[in-house]
Amino acid sequence: MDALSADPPAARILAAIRAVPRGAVAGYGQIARRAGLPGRARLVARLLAGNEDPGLPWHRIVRSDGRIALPAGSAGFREQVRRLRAEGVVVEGGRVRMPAAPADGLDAALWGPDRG
DNA sequence: GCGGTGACTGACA
DNA sequence: CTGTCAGCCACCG
Repeated sequence: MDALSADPPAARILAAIRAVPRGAVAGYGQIARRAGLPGRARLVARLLAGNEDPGLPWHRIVRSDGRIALPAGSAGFREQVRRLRAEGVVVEGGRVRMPAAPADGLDAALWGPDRG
């Protein structure tokens, strides 16, 4: 079968990342789980680190605590913050506002496209 | 085969 | 709140 026809972990992870809606964010571990690869958060990070697809919403992927994974102050960090804010995501102190206190109405909002 | 490293995570002090 | 530790997986010399 074609390499892409099979179910390579990378393909699933990339698909999961692309599944994150605009204005939302997801964690590495969450993406990994969504891809059917629990515990492979580092694999997700590795893929993003080597990704070259401009269409991949890599900026929507943050750490489990909402913090930006990239080194604060780095070009990637700034770019991610910029993109997130452009989508309406509140970023402060290098971290995304936790959905623990979601604005009323915005059903659980962001953080979990898997709300089902 | 082994130790070090990294866009990680959860638990604990 | 911050910091440390162990677990984790893939890659590299």
